[in-house]
Amino acid sequence: MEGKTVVRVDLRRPDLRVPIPADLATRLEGARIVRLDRRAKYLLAETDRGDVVLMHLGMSGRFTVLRPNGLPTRAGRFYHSNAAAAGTGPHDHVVITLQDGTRIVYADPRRFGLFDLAHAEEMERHRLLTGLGIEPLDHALTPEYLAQRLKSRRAPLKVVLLDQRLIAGLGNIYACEILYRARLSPRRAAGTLAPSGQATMRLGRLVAATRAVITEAIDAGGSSLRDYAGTDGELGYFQHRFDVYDRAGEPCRSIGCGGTVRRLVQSGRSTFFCSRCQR
DNA sequence: AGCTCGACCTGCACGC
DNA sequence: TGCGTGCAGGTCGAGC
Repeated sequence: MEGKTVVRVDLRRPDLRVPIPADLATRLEGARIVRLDRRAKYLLAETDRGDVVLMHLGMSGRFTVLRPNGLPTRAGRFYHSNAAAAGTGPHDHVVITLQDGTRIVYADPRRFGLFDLAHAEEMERHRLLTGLGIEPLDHALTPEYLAQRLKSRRAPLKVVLLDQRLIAGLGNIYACEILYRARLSPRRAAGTLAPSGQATMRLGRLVAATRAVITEAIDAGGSSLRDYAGTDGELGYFQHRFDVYDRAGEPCRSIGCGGTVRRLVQSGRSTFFCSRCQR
């Protein structure tokens, strides 16, 4: 999309959980996309008019790039039907057409996704963006940063990892995988990781595990459970490498552990972990 | 301020 | 086949 001009925006179904702004189409049509960016789980597209489009995939949202022939670059299993391939499936809510005939289709069965639009200066102060924590791969993510931010928290570590004000961008899958990798119990009170000898080591493991899991997941093309695919229609592969997520009742993969992965519910979300390996 | 819960919406897997 | 239940990658606002 970068450097290309939008010729048309179809809002087929603007009633997402948060309605798509009615002027999205008129403000985008004729504009050139000068920059694509990401902050936490939000996608940002800046135009040569100084507008920024804010987008979020929610739980089930996906973007697919359709070439002028109507097909994604790699037609995956989700594109067997003609309707979907044409970008006119029942869940294809937004279709953005570029000058070269490329179409970008936003599909989202659950409609938890989000579009918003604001001038660049305004977007910097957008309520959804202010207060976000640091990125998982930012070098500012250090044991010291976590110690500082965790010390006032009594909630379970897993729940706090999902708090976007601390580390911005971790979701339920990767929070589980990171805690397994760091050998930390999801039930441990987050504040008990504040500094003091052992805690510093644990925080070091947490930082290392966060970088490792996120890096490996990106390299594997993400995790495809139901809806997720890349913009080319290709599915991710990281789901084959899960150590704990969605593996309740299956054996722990740690050599010599012999334990079983368990599932529990924390703040309404499933947590998967090994109670032998994670303390 | 921090915590937990319910709400938002649709589809799917499961058991009966 | 059909129906009810529970669960799903996220986030926000209410109420404690």
